[in-house]
Amino acid sequence: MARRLTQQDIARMAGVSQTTVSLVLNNRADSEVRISPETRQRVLRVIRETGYIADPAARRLAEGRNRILGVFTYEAVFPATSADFYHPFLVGIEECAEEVGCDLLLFTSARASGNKRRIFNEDSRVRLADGCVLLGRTVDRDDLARLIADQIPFVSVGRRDDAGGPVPYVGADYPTVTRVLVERAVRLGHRRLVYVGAGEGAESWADRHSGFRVAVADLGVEGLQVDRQASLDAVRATGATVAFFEEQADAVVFVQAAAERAVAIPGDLSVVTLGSATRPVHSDIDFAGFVIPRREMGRRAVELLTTVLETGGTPQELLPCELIDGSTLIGR
Amino acid sequence: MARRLTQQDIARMAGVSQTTVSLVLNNRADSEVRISPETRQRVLRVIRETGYIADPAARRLAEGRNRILGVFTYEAVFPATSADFYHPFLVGIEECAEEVGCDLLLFTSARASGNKRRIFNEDSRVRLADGCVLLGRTVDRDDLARLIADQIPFVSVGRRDDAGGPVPYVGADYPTVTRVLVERAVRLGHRRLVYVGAGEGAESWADRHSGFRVAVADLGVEGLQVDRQASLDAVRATGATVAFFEEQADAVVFVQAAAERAVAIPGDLSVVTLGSATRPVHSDIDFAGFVIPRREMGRRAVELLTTVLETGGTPQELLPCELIDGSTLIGR
DNA sequence: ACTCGTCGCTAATGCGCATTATCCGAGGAG
DNA sequence: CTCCTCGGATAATGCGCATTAGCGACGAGT
Repeated sequence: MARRLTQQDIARMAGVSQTTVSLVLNNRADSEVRISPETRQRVLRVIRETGYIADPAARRLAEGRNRILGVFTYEAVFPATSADFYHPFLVGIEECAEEVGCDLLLFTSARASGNKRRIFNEDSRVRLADGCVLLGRTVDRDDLARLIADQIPFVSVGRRDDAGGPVPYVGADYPTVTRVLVERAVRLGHRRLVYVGAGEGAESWADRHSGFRVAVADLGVEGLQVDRQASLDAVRATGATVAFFEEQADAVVFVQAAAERAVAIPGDLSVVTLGSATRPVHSDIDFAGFVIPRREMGRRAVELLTTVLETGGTPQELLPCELIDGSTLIGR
Repeated sequence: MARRLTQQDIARMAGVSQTTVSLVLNNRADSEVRISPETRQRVLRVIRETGYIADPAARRLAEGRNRILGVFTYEAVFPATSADFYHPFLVGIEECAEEVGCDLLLFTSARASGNKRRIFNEDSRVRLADGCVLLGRTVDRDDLARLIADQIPFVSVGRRDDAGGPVPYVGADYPTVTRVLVERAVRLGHRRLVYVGAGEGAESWADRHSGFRVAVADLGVEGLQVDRQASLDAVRATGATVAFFEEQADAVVFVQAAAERAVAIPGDLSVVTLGSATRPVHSDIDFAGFVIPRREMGRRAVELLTTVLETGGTPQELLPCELIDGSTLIGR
């Protein structure tokens, strides 16, 4: 490959020093450094004519900044399935990155060095970015701890528990919205509710579950829990009149089973889903539940990351979820 | 931010020189350079214990390679609309990038410096990548010429005409598949065919059109052309018994209009679409036509890019499109 | 005993840029 | 006539790494 233009070349052409070119390029009008208008124009002209562009790598090395934001996902960014849970996050991330004038570095190579994606493989390019955004249902604790320990600026999309220190994140406010849904169910006359799902593991699950439990306790109604694999019978056996599904995908399966067994939804049992489908599911059921503000979360993550880069800090934010009335929750 | 670990630090800890660390890291077992097994192990141990990772920017500067592939799109990469034309390309690109162990740099900042995306803005990060993949219906000629002139390794997804030199690309073989569809129509008894679309502008359009014209000429049947805005009446006025639509979206609108006017498709007029919908269109019509191997094109583009990086050259490839029989093309 | 080659390692250099310290000449003050 | 200031530019340095030339020690060959 032909050698590219350097500031040295520009300097030679303009009859000045490399320093001067750098100063002109960076627009330094500081008190300390002075460049006469004529010289400045001369240098600018050469730059324009040659179309010189500074080498980003060298720049990064000398200056320490890049205007590149890394994006790490624990699953493939562009999944083969079209109905994609992560897609909206990325839309938001890209939108905001474009606005703040940053490029996005996707760590696609991460998985190559093993079967599981890890941020820090032997020649990780994380440090090429000024900071990064983490995306994924679950995030490796060690990776998280390492990011914190190494003081690499980052923001997680989705709340994360401490990992050797507080984790900066922008999450969805599951506790609040779940509580609101519980309140709604109680207002509709339900007194015995069941939560279908693990309720632990990922923070997002724990948050839904805690929102459910606290609300149920506060309202003095009965709150039960069954596994996400629970059968139709198992759920009905609880005697609950409304089921809160952690995973929309499970609700879809459940409703199908109910239809086959002539159990009316919501006639015999109301159903609430706690968030969007994480796995592609085809269903046109109008579930009562809420929408995770995924795009907004992506945008906000980038916004927060830029503030972290500028002023530091450990922002932690929960974004409100929009309620969906739906048709699967009725009074009794 | 705390200073990061450097090879110098590792060297100090291991009681060797920075050079030695670098040599160990790069596994140089060359004839020229020798490191004793003990020293090597000692250095490796320190690296392991500290979790040292080489600075990619410095590496790039010194060595000139990065294992980063740039991706430039003239439209937003992650569009807000879910049914996305570009998505499959990206799936392929990501898949292959992961396989070859490269990260992907998305030039999202490109649009920020103006209303239109251009590769070379004042502080472009193109050169941070080893090479790039170009994606977009149309690609700016000047950008293309510049890439060639600057000898920046790249591969275009989609055939491109020369731009101050041959352009490396992986495209879809529109001429061949269009010809096959014309042959099929003729075999079914059609003798008067009409091409609906511009037939020029983007290379992909020109290729479809040329395939159509050549086939029609070779087979000795009548080939007409009307604008893509052509009304139902205009198309019918040509007397053609089958219409080839450049854009599937136009075909959808056309068929709707036909339905309203009681024109039977394909009873009164057969319809062929030349490729997938580039704009999101909701339609469950089973058009006769073909599938653009988008994912495959993405994959192949990355593959070709890596060979360009290693051995140079200007690969140009057309991938076959898969035929769709569909139900809109019948004999007469 | 002296040269020579081999082994194991290091000093030095450069990549392209940003930044700091420095230098030079022209006035102006004393 | 000297000293000082100040505008205008440059030499020098460092960022973290890869690479090349070369250095000291030690053993073999004659």
